[in-house]
Order: sequence, then structure tokens, then C-alpha cells
Amino acid sequence: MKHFNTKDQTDQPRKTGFVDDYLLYLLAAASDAASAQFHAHVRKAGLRVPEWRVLACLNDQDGAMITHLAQIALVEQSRLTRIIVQMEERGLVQRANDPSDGRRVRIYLSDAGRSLITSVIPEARAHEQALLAQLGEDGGTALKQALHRLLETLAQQKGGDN
Amino acid sequence: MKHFNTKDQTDQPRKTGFVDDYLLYLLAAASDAASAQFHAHVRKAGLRVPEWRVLACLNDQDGAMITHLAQIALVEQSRLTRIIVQMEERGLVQRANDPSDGRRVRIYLSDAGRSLITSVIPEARAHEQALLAQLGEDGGTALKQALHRLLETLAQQKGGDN
DNA sequence: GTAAACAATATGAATTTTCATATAATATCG
DNA sequence: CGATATTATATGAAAATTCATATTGTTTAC
Repeated sequence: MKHFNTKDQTDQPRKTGFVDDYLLYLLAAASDAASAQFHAHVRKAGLRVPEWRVLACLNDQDGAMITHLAQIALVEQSRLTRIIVQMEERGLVQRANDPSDGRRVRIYLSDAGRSLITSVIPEARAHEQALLAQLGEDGGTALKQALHRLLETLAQQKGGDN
Repeated sequence: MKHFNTKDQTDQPRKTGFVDDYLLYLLAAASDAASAQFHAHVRKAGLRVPEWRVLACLNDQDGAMITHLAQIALVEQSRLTRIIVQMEERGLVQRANDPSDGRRVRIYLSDAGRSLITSVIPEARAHEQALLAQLGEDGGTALKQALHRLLETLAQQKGGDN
């Protein structure tokens, strides 16, 4: 059996430093830690994280173009191109040229892909609910609100150079 | 000159879907979008993102071990080992065996590393302040509080298996 | 209509990242 | 003390990722 190891990993003094209250760090750490839990489920479903993201996005916006999908799935475009190739080989999605604009490639869920994502999303919802419950009614709401607000603000900045 | 392109990238109907209010997505998207801005500064300072994180963490906890540093800098251990090698070659950090435990390798900022991080942190603070200002007094506070709370909750879960 | 600018996707090649596991040092147990 | 478990770090090799740029299709301006 393992010793319970409450003490600090290092033997450092531990006066609160810069990163511990730095917004970008809090965001990255929170995202990392929260996602890590669910990503275990994702892998058990036979998906890698970017694939799960792509399927989840297609669930909402089936037929999205590569570029758009890259933006919403938080993946760089050339990477997404290759991920989509793999997913198509695996039968999870299909690509189709947009008849109205030959440059565009639209991605559609295959039946297998739809079936898979349909089984994973409820797990995601359940995991989310459990987490929100732990944060308490108001805690969860406050967190989501704050994040929505941040995202709006950031989106405005981007658009603001017109 | 570019057409101002307010309309949606795809011609999709856009009823709000699953991801748009999914906590893990909000966290990832917010972290991504917020960090992207500052990461431009980081690269201009000649650092890659994980290197910036390592230096920032060392700024707070100089002499941390590889394993601990990996945890707080949000980098996988074997990757960090190699990043540290590069940073040492570049003269940003030094490694030193812990005399009390020969397995441990402690990482220390070099003078060059300290000087570099000392110049970047004020930029990070400035960027953070600007962002918080845009969120409004309470908006920023609420966001940070909510994130701290989430992180605490997640940390408890991890420790909870004793 | 055509050249130039622009947009969407793909791709080559170097680098990075991951995963499992090797190596090395220490701690534990009988 | 010696065998075994545990911890910290390193490393090989396959795979993923990045970056710049090629390719292909479309729009704009004359």
C-alpha cells in the first residue's frame, strides 16, 4: 500500500507566485484538468480528442467546411485535413465537394459516425452535469456565464479591426 | 482591400447546438482564444509556448523537479525532459542533481533565463490587465473566482481516492 | 474576357509528441 | 542485509504536428 503523501512534491517555500493567479494559466489549467477526466471516456470510445471534437461539432453543424470546422474544433487547418482523411478511412465521416464552390470540401457524418457521436454525447452531458453539480447551482452558472462573456469579448476584439 | 465579411462562414441554419454551451468546450475555446493573443508576444520573445510556461513556473518555483514542473507547466513528463534539454542547450536553465535523492533532477533558471522571464512577465501582466479591463471590474473577478473554484473542485476529486 | 488578387484545401519535410518501457536511485519489508 | 516495490527521469521508435507553400477554384477590376 502507498504512503499517503499530503506534503508538497517539492520542498519549496510556496509563497503564492505569479502563475497561480494568472488568468491565462487558470484557463489552461482548468481546461486541462476538467477535460482530462472526460478524455478518458473519449479514448475508451475509440476516439482521440480531436476526433471527438470534430464529431461533436459535426453533430451540431453537419456539412461544415474544413476551414470552419478547424475553427470551431480548435484544430489547425492542415492538421484537420489529415485528421479528416483518417476519419474518412475509418468510415466516420464523408467528404463532399460543394457544388456551388469547387474549392470547398464539406464534411458529413456517416451513419457510423453519427451513431458513435450519438452514444458519446450523453456521456459528455452526464459528465458535465456531475461536474456542475459539484460546483453547486450558482457556481456552475457563474462559471459558464463568465466564460461566455470572455468568449464574446475576445470575438469582438478579433472582429474589431474593420 | 478586403470585403467586410460579417456573414456566417458556412450557410448553416445555426440553431444553438451542443458544443456551444458545453462546459469543456467553453473552457477549451476560451483558453485557446485568450492565449492565442498573448502567445504572439511569447513567440516574439523567442520562446515557444511550453518554454514560456516552464520559465514562468520556474520564476515562482526555481529548482523544481522535472515531475513537478511537468504538472504545473501542463506538459507531459517525457516531453518536458526533452524541452529542458533544449532549454539547457540554449542557456535558459540549468539542471542539477538533488544531493539528497539521486533520482531527482532539479531545474534552475540561468541568469539569461531569469533575465528573459523577467522581461516577459510584465507583458503578461499587462495583457492580463487589458483583458480584465475589457471584462469589467466584476466580470474579471467573477471569472477568476469561478476558475479557482473549479480547480479546487477538480483537485479534491483527484486527491479523493485516499 | 483576362490578369491579378483572393480563398479553400492539400502536402512535403523537419520537428515534436506520444507511449511504452528502460534505466537508475531510493525506500520498504521480512 | 537482500529482495522487491516504488519513484524519478530518460529514451527508442512510431505517429502526429507544424510551417511554409503548392495547388486548385473563384472573384474582382479593368
